[in-house]
Amino acid sequence: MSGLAKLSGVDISTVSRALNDSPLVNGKTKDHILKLAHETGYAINARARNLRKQSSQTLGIVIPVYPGSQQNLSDPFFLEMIAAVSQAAAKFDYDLIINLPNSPSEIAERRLLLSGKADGLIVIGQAGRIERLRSLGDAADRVVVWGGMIEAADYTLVGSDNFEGGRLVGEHLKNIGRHRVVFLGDIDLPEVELRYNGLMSVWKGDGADASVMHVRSSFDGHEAYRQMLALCEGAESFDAVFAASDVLAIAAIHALQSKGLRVPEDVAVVGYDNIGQAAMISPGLTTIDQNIKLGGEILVNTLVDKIAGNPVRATLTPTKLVIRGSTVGG
Amino acid sequence: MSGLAKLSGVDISTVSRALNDSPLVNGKTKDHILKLAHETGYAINARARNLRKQSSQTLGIVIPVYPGSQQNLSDPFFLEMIAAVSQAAAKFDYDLIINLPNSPSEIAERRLLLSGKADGLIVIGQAGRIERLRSLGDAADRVVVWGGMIEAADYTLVGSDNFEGGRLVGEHLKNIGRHRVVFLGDIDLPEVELRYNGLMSVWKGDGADASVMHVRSSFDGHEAYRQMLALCEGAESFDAVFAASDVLAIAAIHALQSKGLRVPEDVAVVGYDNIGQAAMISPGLTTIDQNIKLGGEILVNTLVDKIAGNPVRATLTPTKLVIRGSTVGG
DNA sequence: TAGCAAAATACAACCGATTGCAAAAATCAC
DNA sequence: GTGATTTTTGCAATCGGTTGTATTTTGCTA
Repeated sequence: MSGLAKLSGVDISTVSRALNDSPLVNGKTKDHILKLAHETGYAINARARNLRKQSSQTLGIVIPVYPGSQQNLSDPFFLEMIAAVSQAAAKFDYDLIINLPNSPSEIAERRLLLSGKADGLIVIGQAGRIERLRSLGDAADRVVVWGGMIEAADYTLVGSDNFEGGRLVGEHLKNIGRHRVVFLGDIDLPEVELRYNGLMSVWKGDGADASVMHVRSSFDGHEAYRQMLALCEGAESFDAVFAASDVLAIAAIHALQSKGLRVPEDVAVVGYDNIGQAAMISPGLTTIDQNIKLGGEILVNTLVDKIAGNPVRATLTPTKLVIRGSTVGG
Repeated sequence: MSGLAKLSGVDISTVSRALNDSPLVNGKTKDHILKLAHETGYAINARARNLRKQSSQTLGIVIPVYPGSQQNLSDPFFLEMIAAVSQAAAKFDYDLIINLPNSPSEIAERRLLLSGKADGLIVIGQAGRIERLRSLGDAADRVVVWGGMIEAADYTLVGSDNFEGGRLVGEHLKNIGRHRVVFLGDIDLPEVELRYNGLMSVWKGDGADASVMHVRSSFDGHEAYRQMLALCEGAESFDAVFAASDVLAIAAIHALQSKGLRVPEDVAVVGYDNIGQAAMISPGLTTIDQNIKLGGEILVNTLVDKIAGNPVRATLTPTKLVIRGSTVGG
């Protein structure tokens, strides 16, 4: 910038104002400086600017994937979420730092926020992170969490309507006459519990000729596969599986088919997330679409609002049932 | 930091040295300052430090996903790559900025590098980015590209051995007696062309009782699905499909099965990447494992070397065939 | 053309760390 | 106890922008 100042014969303050399109500089001067900047390939030094402006125009996204977090990094859901957040952030000229702590002891949240590397933080999933968030103090005002709506949360939550998602699945299964449902997932996770509750709500006070069985599994496909194999070898009978994610559902279908069970004739299978592969496997997977793209936008909008100091409330994104061959084909 | 200086009664230069564990400060002084820093929850201001040290301890990863780039953002391959790079970068205390330009005109490379937001850049895939990389001037010394090895590249390339991958697939297909192979992908992409050439090399000068047919498709599963349906409706007959990615392979299986063809009995299918889902669909997908985790580590190691000013050469990561039911089951 | 308001530019402080060098304090040898 | 050395600490410049305020220039009116 001092180089540009010399070249154009004005003070660097004028150069700065010109590059920032300030109305304080004369039109011709501005044009001249911008031309020089373009010719010399000048780029404003973000490090100096960040220091002076007390902002880094960067958001962070934290995706805890260590074993205890119950989240599974290879789940395409995360990629869609990253993409949605990245593109939403770009609209505000924010860059995105991605952080994948692989042990619970990593304190990425503190480091990124308090050092000023990120102006705000998006945390995907709340399992095991709640205490951590509480320890952030003031900086917690610049954090938004993606997760199921729970009462206990004293941080800003954005998430899809997990209860409604579960309810839609329950209704669909009821409509196609399936009554003995296996719920595959870990209801200790708030999001999953809500989906389970939604599912159960369909049969509440309803002659009770339906049974829902909880088969616990993390979001790891291999674990779900083993659990389903074990289930098939047991005595329990069932005619539907509702999995807490598409990855689990795909694993479940694999297990069922390897046991000679037909999907959907013998067992209907429903997933959650509507990842790209859901439409591409055979049979196509009936699933819940959380509208991740919209979710990412709301996460970013909410966070930007918080950074600006505006009060924000928790937000639910709409949820939609996508019916494919795994429940009504055959 | 000036706060800590006041609290501890020393100059901020001493505080700075203490926090950076410099041997210049007295042990007791250091302990005292560190204790105070811990108690007050002090974190070094990264913005100031970055400016002074002329470094941001941040790498960038650019994944072009606009239509012309031929890459498909929903491909789990990218998530595995992001994870591998992120975790490798963490070992060097680098953070990772992720950038997903969704139009070719976005000049993320220039912006991130020249502004100093990132110390170095990893670019995934070279399609359409070559000229862009050339325009970076000196900053190109801080860029590493993931892609197929091509002669024309005058930038640092890291990639798996795509030719060998294709060759392994060819050999496998030959071993199981498949001679009429459909290659599904777009050989205008360097990586894909190499896989194709590797495949072809198996039958070179070999009585020529084999035929390989190129069916062009981008990395979008839906496009591959349509292409395969069209192919099935045509007159050509074939007994194997080698797809340029697992996503394409899964789409191909879906298309084949919907046309009543059995996999692998009628058509053997091989993918590329060994994404998580490859083991979870029915039948399991035979595929090439590129060892993305290792690839990500090499990318980061190479980039860190380049940033330090060390000369580096292009690197190939090993490639491995993973055989599953889509070729030898049934 | 003088006088005044408005527009344009320059000056200088500041953001919060790091670091070379000078100064002070502590340690040591004799 | 004095002088030389080594440790430890402080001073002040620096990184490269942004921005409040002062100053100069321009344009306008009478």
